[in-house]
Amino acid sequence: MSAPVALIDCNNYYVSCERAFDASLCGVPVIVLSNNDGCAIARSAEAKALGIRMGEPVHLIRDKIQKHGIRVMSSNYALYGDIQRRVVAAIEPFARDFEIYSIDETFVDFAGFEHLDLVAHSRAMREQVKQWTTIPTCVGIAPTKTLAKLANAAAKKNPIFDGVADLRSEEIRRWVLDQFEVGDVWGIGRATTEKLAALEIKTAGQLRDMALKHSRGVGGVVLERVVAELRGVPSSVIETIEPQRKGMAVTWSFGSPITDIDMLMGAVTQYAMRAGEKLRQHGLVAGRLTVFFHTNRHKQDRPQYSATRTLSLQPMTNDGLTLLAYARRGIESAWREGYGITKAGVMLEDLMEADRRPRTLFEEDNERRSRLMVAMDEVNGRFGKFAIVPASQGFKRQWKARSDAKSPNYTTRIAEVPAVKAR
DNA sequence: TCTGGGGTCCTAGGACCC
DNA sequence: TCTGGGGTCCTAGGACCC
Repeated sequence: MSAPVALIDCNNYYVSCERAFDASLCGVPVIVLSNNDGCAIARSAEAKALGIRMGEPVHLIRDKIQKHGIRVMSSNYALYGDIQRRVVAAIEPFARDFEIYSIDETFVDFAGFEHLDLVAHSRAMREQVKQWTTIPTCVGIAPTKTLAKLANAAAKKNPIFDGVADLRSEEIRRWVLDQFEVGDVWGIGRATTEKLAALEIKTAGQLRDMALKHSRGVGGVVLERVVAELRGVPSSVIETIEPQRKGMAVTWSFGSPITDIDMLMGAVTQYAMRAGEKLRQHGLVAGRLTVFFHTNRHKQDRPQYSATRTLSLQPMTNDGLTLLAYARRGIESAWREGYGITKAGVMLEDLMEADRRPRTLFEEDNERRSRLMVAMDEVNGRFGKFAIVPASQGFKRQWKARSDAKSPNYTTRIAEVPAVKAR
């Protein structure tokens, strides 16, 4: 038997974060919206019970929101990111190694802890997170990461587990796998679900029993690995070192379509500058920049246009104004009159640590420019995102994201820290 | 179906080389 | 002009995830 792995996953994470600082949100239905206040991406148990689905567009459920008094929050990523740090700090003492898998999930390596009662150990870990952060969690324990994901889902779904499901026993595993559909398995999306359905494979248990060779033919190495993991044979490991990121993107949708190139340039200016800021925050430079924009694909009765331009950055850079110049060039070459653009973005690839970047022969000394960038970052950090912007960004910002109901930055801005009044 | 932004990994196919 | 096999690298697109 391979070493046990646990997945600790926060319940309704964004909603739980909002509740940590606003008690009026407790016990009532709450949803948190995506960027631009577009659709519901987190739901409290009460909201789920009212039938609100993951990703549901908010404009389709206005009636329901009114009728049931559902509380609606814009997303506040500064808050969720800061609380994540505290959650991880609470988990840390419970294992030697762990992998932060997403903003609300951490894989914990229990190798060397097998002599303990791991269920009790996991309960203590949950308790610690709850006490330090108020965030409720569930834990799944199993021999592989894929099974730990399912164990966690079982712990969330079935009260019998009381928040911690241990799938190390063959018997319980069999029982749980038969209860989940194939599409619930980590790594099985819509396309693969359909392929498998055609083969009469509908439950996680049936997928586990699929011949390995057959699975490879149907879904490549990815599916083969999933099947192996469902059998308890690890084909992935806990990644304890944060991998070097390969790309980053700043993209956005426009509420009303853009038909004017200057408006698009204004938006793209903002994205290019933001992309540069992200690069500098991570101490990286980029070797390639892609700009894209396209019309609304959901409205096929309107004229469609989609454009992408990829430019190679030489020398590699993280200078916002340079990125902007490339992005503008890309837009200019791709622009066509007569279309309503609803989405655009800037993507950076070929990332490398800034101090390891290759120098070019005739590279100018751009120390002044990098000092300018540092200064801009500082000013914008202190006085707000748009304190200093290139003139091409314009002043109207009609493409500005909607965020009508954002909670304060309780933990990351000194002016917004909640005050406790003595009586 | 309505619809969000930001990521990763895998595969197929073309260009190019020996 | 017709004829081979085998390898690498790059890119675009699909699939999936949170």
